[in-house]
Amino acid sequence: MVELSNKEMATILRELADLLEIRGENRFKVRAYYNAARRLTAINQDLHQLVATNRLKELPGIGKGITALIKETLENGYCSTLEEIKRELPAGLLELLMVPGLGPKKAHHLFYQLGIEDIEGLKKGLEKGQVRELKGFGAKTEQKLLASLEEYQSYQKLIILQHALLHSQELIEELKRYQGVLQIERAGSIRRMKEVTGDIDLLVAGKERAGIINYFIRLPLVETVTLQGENKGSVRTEQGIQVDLRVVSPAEFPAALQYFTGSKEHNVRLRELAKKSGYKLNEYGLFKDEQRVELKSEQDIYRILKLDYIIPELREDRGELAAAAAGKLPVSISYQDIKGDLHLHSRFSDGVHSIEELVQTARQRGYQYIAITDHSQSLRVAHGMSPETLQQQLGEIEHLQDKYSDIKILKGIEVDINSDGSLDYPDQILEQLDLVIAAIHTGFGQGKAEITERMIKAMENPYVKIIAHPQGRILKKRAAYQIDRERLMEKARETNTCLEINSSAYRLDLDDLTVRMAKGYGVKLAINTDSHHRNEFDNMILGIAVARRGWLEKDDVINTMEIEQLLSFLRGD
DNA sequence: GCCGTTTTCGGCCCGACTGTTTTCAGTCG
Repeated sequence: MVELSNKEMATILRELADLLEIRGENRFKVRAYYNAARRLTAINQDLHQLVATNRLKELPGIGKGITALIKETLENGYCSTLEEIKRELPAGLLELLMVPGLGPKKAHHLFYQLGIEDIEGLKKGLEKGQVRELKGFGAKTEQKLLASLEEYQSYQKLIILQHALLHSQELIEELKRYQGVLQIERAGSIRRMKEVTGDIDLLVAGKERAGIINYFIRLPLVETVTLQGENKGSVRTEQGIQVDLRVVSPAEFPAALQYFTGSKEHNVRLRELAKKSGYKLNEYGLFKDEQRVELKSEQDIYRILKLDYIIPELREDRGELAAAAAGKLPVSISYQDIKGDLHLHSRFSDGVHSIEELVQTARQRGYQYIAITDHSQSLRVAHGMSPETLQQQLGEIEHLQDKYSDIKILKGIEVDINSDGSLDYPDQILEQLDLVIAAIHTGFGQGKAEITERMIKAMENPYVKIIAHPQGRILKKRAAYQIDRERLMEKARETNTCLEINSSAYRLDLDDLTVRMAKGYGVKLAINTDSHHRNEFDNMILGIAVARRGWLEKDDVINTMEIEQLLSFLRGD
């Protein structure tokens, strides 16, 4: 048996689907592979367990054929069906599909007629003018492909959520000034608060659509106009971000907002459900017997389809429709539930502000408590504190606690987990503290087994209460390190250790799916900002978004507790 | 390839936009 994660198996299925489609296979067969891949990434159960217990084919979308294919792949370490088709079709074809405007059918013609088998070949074919000679292609297609190829190569255009929220806010402010704009909302993955997005989708209800589109594409922020239609305008802003604006009538707005918020998978399920209930749902409205059903808001759509309202963060086809039908949706945690921030850095290590400034910022936000958790000695790049400096800091906190009686300042530390799993301070130091957070900052190159053991050893230390940014990823820069998540969760539950949702804009670690997995294990979470500057206190909403996407409720998160309850929890009472 | 309170065969979500086509295929969301 070979260790393959659900995600890796999903990748195999997707590659297989893409190649089959390029070859010209029945598209429903192809879709079956995509569906199976999607199912694998959407579940928290481990693939190997499902296979071992013979429950794999219980998953919807995974039947006899794909079950056999997965089993075979796990046994051999490779998928013979995929390898076979890869002998026939070069692997570089897969990357062609990443080019916007180029799908499997076009890739088919490019390969079978011109022998183009990768990005380089495409570029040459385009430059030599061969591509435009093909049937179904032309000069315009050539230009479009050249442009999108350049875009694809020039940069990976992922936008982190924080950036997307700010940039879309600017655009919304600008658009609101135009008279014809009656209503405006973010749509797409930003509205679902996904951690990264490819573009910004905005939806407007308004009169005189052409005027609105015209106003939009002439905004000062706009650099190039990529599309201008009757109901839609697409631009690239000076920050290089793609923005799509759609304009609909006020009557259409609720259905359009639902539609353009997605996810695509959620919408597919919702339309299936609508169809079964005798309705038709599209971006223009909800229809019964060709008659438009009047909708006042997006909520009406869910209500009419006999579902509890599903917040955008949950719309990922991860079981939310069934839960909504059964009245079992989570009461999602919200920003108002947060009583304090348990991971903050001061000037004692690599933070910008004094502890007092952090205290003041927290009081302004109405927090009941904060924890000062600077770095421990070995993390030199972050000015980790020697035991002596830590003692100084503890004195300072006591002094400030006397000064500010309306907020509890917890004495904390973010202690490094050494590469052997030991901690960077001895227990005699840790026992003096209210809160010990442990984290990995070095040795990312270790293998899965080593990292997992290291983490487990840290959790076995009785003083460790939270593991910070447990997967070590940096968005757009560094992938999560390999860690055995099942063992991590089991150990966290056993030792009553919390896992962190680190709200730092480039971390958002744990991610939404792993958060949900933690909840399934009964593991508690802490949503912290890891602020090094007081502006970063705002990042709490990003962590809340991850929590909501991970189906968390107030009671799953420790920093929703009142101070007395939290203190008793930290003491292990 | 998957699936089933009309089904083991015959469907599989739906519509806009684009470019190329002269009635539509491909891509995208």
